[in-house]
Amino acid sequence: MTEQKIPRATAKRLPIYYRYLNILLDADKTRVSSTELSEAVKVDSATIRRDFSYFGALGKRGYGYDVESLIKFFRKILNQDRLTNVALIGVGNLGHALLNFNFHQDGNVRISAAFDVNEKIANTIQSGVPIYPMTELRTQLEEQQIQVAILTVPSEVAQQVTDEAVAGGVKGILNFTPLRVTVPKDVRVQNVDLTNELQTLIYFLEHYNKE
Amino acid sequence: MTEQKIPRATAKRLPIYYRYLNILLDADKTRVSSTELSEAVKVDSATIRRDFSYFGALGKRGYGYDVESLIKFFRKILNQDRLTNVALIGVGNLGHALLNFNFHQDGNVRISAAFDVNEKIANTIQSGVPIYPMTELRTQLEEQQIQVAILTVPSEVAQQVTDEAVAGGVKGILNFTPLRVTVPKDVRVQNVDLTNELQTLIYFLEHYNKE
DNA sequence: AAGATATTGCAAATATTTTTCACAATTTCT
DNA sequence: AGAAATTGTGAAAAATATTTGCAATATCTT
Repeated sequence: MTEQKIPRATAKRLPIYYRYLNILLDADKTRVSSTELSEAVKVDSATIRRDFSYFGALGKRGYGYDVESLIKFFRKILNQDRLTNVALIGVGNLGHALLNFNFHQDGNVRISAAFDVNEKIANTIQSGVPIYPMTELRTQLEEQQIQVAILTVPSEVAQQVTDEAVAGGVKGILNFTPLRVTVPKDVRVQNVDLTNELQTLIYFLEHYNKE
Repeated sequence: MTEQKIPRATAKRLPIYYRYLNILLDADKTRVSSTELSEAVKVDSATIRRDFSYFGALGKRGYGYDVESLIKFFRKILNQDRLTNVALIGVGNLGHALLNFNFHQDGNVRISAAFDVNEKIANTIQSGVPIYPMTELRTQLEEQQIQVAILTVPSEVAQQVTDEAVAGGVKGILNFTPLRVTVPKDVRVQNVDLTNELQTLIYFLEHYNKE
């Protein structure tokens, strides 16, 4: 869709830039230089300029970047200009917390449907989100044209649920399951493995008390 | 502490290997080859051998790896052989879910103390974990000698709380805050920015419908 | 017990990704 | 008009990660 391939590392920084730019806007700053940004977000200024340059010439030489138009630009890039509906699959422990989690700080992401096998909570509304029984996963996803899903089911059923979700048209999965699910290659999976994060952290602590 | 620098990519795969090895053990497999592992965890077999070799010669040529002793080894490496006590700072929405989250699948991580500013929940026990008022953060961390903290406070206070935690002796922080906190360089921070993950995912979806 | 087969360990090569340098081009500021 | 600031970017460098290729060594088969 976009012309160029933006490096992963860059893409991961975009939300960070975006967030800080909004802080600047709130503080009524109208311009900002890469050096200034650099200090705030702790990324080298050359890296910032390089990152921005993937999207074309966003700044003005000798001046810096105009906060407002930069925000406007990133808003579009990051899809902040329209609502993305997201499904939450698995309303257990973590799932429930995510229902309340303020994903839509900037108003662009909304969990619009949730699914669970538990008969007791199916067909209720939790935190303003309707919970459907798992049997309706595919049809609801299709009907509501939801392309992004958050997966917080037990890992035993993760693959099976994923297949179902993909069949329902999902193209992006935020996977909280420790299982590495298999998907067609037009589907993107972002893994968030909390146990793994914690273990990796502890590993690094024990093994390099000096980096 | 350890002799060698293990690549980040390798370290991140260790818990994945470990998990799968346990599955093998449960299935009463006594040996496994890198090729076999490869298929299961979806990592090239050469990469697996490379990864393992950072820790010395763990396998036997012509035979493969002995599941049990490999597990034993990784258990140690990953600190699964002893309990790591972890503090949870901020028992809000997400924090509460993490209290119930089954971090200690393999019995090595335990949230042994939680902290919150909210007077109502301070000095109670939630999900078996004592909640202390935030004012006791530093002293309790010191007293209980906790070195790892999970940070789930509002980002406005993240830096301040971090400073306090570091003063209390914390060496590793799993940071769920969108703020990139500043810490002394002997402290390691692992960021888990859920909003960011989701935004990055959506970004990739919109911009590369084909990878 | 000999030969065939399997499989690791590892040095080196290669590939990929990310960061940084360095400076011309351009703009603003005084 | 000249000084100062700051971007944009080619190219170099650095960092990180993967893959190759094969000798060494073990097990398996007959």
